[in-house]
Amino acid sequence: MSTLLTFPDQSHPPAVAKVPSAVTRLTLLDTAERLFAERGIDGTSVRDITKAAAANVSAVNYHFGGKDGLVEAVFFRRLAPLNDHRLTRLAAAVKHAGGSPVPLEDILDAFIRPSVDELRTGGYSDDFLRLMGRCLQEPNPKLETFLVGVFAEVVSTFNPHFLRALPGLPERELFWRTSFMFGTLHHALYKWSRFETCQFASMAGMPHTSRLTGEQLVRSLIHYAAAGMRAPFDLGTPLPS
Amino acid sequence: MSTLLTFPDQSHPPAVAKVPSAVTRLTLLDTAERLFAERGIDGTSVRDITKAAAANVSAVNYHFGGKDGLVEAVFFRRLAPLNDHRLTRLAAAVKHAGGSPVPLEDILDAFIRPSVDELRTGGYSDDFLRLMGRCLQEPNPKLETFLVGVFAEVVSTFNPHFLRALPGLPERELFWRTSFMFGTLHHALYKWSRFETCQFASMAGMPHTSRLTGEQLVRSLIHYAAAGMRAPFDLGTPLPS
DNA sequence: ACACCGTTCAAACAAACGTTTGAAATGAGT
DNA sequence: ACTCATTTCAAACGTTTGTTTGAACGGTGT
Repeated sequence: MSTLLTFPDQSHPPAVAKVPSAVTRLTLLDTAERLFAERGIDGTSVRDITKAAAANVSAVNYHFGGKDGLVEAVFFRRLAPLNDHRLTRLAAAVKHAGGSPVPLEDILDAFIRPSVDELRTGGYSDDFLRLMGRCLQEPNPKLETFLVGVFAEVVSTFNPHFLRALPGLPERELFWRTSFMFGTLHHALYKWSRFETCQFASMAGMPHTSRLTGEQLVRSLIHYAAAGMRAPFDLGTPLPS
Repeated sequence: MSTLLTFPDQSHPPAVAKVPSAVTRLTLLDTAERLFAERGIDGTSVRDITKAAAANVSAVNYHFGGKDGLVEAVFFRRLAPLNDHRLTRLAAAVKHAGGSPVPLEDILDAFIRPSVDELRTGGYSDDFLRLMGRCLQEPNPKLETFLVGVFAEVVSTFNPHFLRALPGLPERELFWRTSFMFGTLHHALYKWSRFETCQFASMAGMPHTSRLTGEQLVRSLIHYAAAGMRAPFDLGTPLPS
């Protein structure tokens, strides 16, 4: 019953931060990330985590204040730098454009590439990719509001540039197309990470030749999303057929 | 440990099917669908379901053989007719095309429209839309293989027509673009159903003017997906920027 | 040698989990 | 009236859940 409504404490052990024993904390974060990705959050018990991490059961409560705190910490550890990368890359693209509207492909690149590329080069495991693919539809309402807060700045920063790059697109339509793009990205990440780790049991008739490198996935996603976002939006007229 | 590997028994109570008492079964399916959509599968206990359905705890085990059986029944009840609608519409489009390749928009219409439109006109609730948005990434491996089986026929039937409508597209690329389309559709359904039921707590800066009718959503999705699937696929060359 | 603080640990907590049981209730067939 | 199969029910089964407890451990500063 501590103040779980605040942002995740990087310093849950009292104010005076101590350097040495970050090891248990880190191990818990890593194994929790992996198990959450494999079995889902509700499908993973703190005992599963602490056993796999060779830690004591109460370690989760000590370091994170409870399971909820651990969950938020798992997401925050990855999403914070990920969103930073996105904003940095967007800022670079804005500078490169020099006053004129940033090309749509560049905006999408700034948004999509960090998910696939920098998460890996940053030494991150594939586990979080699978976890992120699921984070958009998490039923836990506390976690949802937390995630909304984490994504808020990115959304509000990217949206104006999308609007400039897609002149004439109504704001309502933009909202849905960014949602489409989000769905495309996260589901693709999920599929791709499962593909990469060869963990797929029966991948619904997918040829083994479908394997893509991270760079290929990024480009394929950008092309797909760019074309989709530029599509006509004649919502009133009947379909061609 | 009964034979849960078989397809979901429509006749779990011994072979001689009985008509009258479908009421408890149906109520359980309905409330399970709703609660699964709201709290997730692992986040919903059989006690939650039976209490909300005003049934006894053991009713789930009696009618469905256990929680797993109930989960499969919930999905199968909706997905079976949904996929039937898809195949029927595709067949109609094939007939209408008369030998020549079915236009991409028509294929997508056959695939997407039933999700939004016929599920509603069929008297279905919004609950399953939210549930379906999550079903692609369910961690439960038993459920996953079950869902793969349910979708198998649809995938193998649609794929050749996608290939004909997109001449020159490598099969590997088609696999990923259909995955993108799946992700787009299911995430959009999730968002849209949450939007419709006004249950969104804080929808991440979405203007209230973003509300769409089912028909508008279908068209928006078709336009987006069609443009995306037709996008160039120069996976070897550097991006323009 | 002492005290101190951060950390770990085994043990236990009440609550909730899916499932099982055996006895009642129900209604149609003869 | 009786039988029989189907369905409901309250109660209990043994596990597992997240969390708490209080003692022990291991360094560091004095």
